[in-house]
Amino acid sequence: MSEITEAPMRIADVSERTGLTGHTLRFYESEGLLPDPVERDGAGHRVFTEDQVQWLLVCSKMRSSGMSLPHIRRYAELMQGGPDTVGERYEILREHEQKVRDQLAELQEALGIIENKVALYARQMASGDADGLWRDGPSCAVRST
Amino acid sequence: MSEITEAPMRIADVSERTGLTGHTLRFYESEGLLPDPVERDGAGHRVFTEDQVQWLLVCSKMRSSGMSLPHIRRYAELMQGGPDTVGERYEILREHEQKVRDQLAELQEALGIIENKVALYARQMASGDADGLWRDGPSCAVRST
DNA sequence: GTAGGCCTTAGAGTCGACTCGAAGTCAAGG
DNA sequence: CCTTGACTTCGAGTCGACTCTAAGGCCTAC
Repeated sequence: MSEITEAPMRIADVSERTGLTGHTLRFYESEGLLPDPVERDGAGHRVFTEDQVQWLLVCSKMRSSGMSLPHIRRYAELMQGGPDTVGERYEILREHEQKVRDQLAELQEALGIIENKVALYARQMASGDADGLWRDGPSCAVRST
Repeated sequence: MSEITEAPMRIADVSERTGLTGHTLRFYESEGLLPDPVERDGAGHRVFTEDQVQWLLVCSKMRSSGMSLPHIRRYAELMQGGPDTVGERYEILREHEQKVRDQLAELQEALGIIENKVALYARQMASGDADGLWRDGPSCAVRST
């Protein structure tokens, strides 16, 4: 129970640690993305806990993988609800996991096509002559389905 | 030189083949995303060529991997410009390829964290007791950098 | 000949997630 | 004391990419 009073983490510190702007942090709080309310110091300034920063880091990963704010909010709400909410939290995670896998597959497919085109261009540029695919026609086409 | 007049492809056909709505197809045309203008039949209806459909399929892959409309437009413009523009087209492709790789890395990282959490939850749910991580605290945290 | 269906246009509206601006408060340093 | 700078609130603005609406034209089938 070491209650050493560390330097309080203010919004600028959290901003630096999370990569989220102050504006965004306030916005996230106002959107209910934080399970617990943010404390204030004497001047009314926000003081974040280490746990909140950790959670914000998770949030930002979730965001960057496309989880919507409403989903994150729901998850945050459930975190306040204790053990009974674990099932639903698990569900949300599984669902998002699947979404991320789908995105990965989509990107992989796009990457294949791009690499294909890049290789084609590289070959044409190396061989130095324009033999007909300069219009990027069907020869560069997407594989059907 | 087989110039057999096939059934003209109208917007609904292209919509079905590309998965883009009619609205979106008109929008893309108006945004200059098609290298060549779309022909019209007697009634003023759009008639697409096979090449255009192929190109739209490519477009939609580029879009789904996050290429912006301005970038696609630029590329389309270059396609009208002949062999001289090949270098810049290649550049655009390489640049986008890198962007896609970055996105893949980002998603992979997020996926790792999600899988981590999922596994943690699964273990806790299986063991049946709530021993302290139900608040999703630092024990579920993001690995630093 | 008229109803249905697909098409046309121009332009307005939507959505999510920020992002910014204005006006004000507070503590510390010179 | 006064400035500086980080913070506060609230509300409005932005952005990209659609998405939809309204008003109308043309062709086919009954």
